[in-house]
Amino acid sequence: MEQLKVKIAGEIALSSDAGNTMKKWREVFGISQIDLSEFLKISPSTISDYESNRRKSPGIAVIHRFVDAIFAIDLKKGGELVRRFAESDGSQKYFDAIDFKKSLPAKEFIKMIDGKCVANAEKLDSIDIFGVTILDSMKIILEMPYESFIKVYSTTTQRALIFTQTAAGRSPMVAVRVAPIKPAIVVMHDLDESSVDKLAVKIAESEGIPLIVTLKPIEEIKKALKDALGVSN
Amino acid sequence: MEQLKVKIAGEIALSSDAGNTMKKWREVFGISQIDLSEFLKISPSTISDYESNRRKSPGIAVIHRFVDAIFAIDLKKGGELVRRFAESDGSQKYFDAIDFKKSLPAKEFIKMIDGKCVANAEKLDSIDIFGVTILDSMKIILEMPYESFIKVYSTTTQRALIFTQTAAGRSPMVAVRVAPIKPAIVVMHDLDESSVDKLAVKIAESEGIPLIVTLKPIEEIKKALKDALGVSN
DNA sequence: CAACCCAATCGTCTTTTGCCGTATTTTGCA
DNA sequence: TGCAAAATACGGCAAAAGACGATTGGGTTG
Repeated sequence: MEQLKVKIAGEIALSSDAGNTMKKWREVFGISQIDLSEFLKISPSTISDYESNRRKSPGIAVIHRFVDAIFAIDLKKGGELVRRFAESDGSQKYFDAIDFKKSLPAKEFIKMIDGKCVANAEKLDSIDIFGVTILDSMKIILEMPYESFIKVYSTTTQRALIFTQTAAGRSPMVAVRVAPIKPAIVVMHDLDESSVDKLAVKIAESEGIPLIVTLKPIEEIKKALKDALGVSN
Repeated sequence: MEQLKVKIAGEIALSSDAGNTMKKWREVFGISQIDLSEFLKISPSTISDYESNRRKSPGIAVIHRFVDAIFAIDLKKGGELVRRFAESDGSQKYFDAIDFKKSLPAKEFIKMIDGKCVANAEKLDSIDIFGVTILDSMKIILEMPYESFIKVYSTTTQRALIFTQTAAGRSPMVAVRVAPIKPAIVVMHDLDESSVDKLAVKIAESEGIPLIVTLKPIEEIKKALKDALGVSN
């Protein structure tokens, strides 16, 4: 946990867009500017000032308070995020790519994984994918240093990303938003339509990326895809 | 490498003594205030002001420049440190403790490992040790978040620390200096008297810790200690 | 021991931060 | 569609940061 704080603080300090990085983490933790400002006993506009980079080089004291605050607030709310981060700390590999031999229409893909579309369904007709990548949400957010997001898209960027281990899909979607490369489709595993986070849906819509939910066990999904048309690695 | 930068930046940002943390990293990288100030095109006194915490909350711009600078300067000098850090990134375990069944006079210990004392030799007569811990220098500096230094001293603090994988012994000695708990003896492995870093010796002297060098292969050292009086774990 | 290097201290200056309060805009939703 | 909630925008002000340069204080080394 202390480790994670260091990582976040470092990311903010070295970011070329510190405000946006702070915002990203605030959103990953699901905290509004107002709640954060109340906790820190400063006005909400101050938070906004930081997130919009009005202060070009905030002091480390601010960063320190900020990081402590998002952790403390999460803890107050039950420690959901922090616990999830802690859990996904092991050393198992954290993504699994399956490349297809030929392209697959999005709608067929969704059928194969028993998925339901909750955003941008109208775009599905024009999307073909060439592979999927299955990721541990928390690991992505923890261990992806921006650039290396590229690795996720092995041969093509025309891929679906399947996020596992997510509570409501908010954090991984925020990560997708700030990442430089976008997937063709995002799938949230182990969620149904009613349990998807609203912010996640909103981000998907503004990014123009179809968002799918599925409850089908991950091993079955892997098996189905590999059997049908996969060349795994 | 980018990862390491993030870690350092985060450590500085969250440190309760940011100046000291900056100083630690500057020294680990073996850079003088003057060289750093020249690189950054600011006066040396400014560096000193930061390290003495005259500025209580330096901006992230300063931190960013600082971290970039120590890496860039190291690279100019051949990239020694950065390469070492990169190498010791694997997931092998990074320390190995051997606890003795009974105490061992320092001088006998030194004889067993074919060591030579290069600092505070006069204190050796009054030191008995109860175990040794063998550590990968770079890993220590990377992965030790201050407090957890405690783990290194399994049962007793009356231990010798043997640092492996060090170029001249500077970095691990700096780490010892800033750590809250001190070992009874420090051994630099794979170094002889002439190749020890001067700053390392100076730190040892000011800390009052005897500093030993040895060229004996690490496996032989382990074997000798375990055979004679060890209860490994 | 003078000459030098490295680091620490401090007065002083200008530029920014850090914060507020008060609009104003955007967004979600009944 | 219209209103509350959330996020932005911005002028202003006190307090700090960020920087310099002159000075002082240890060490080492010719």
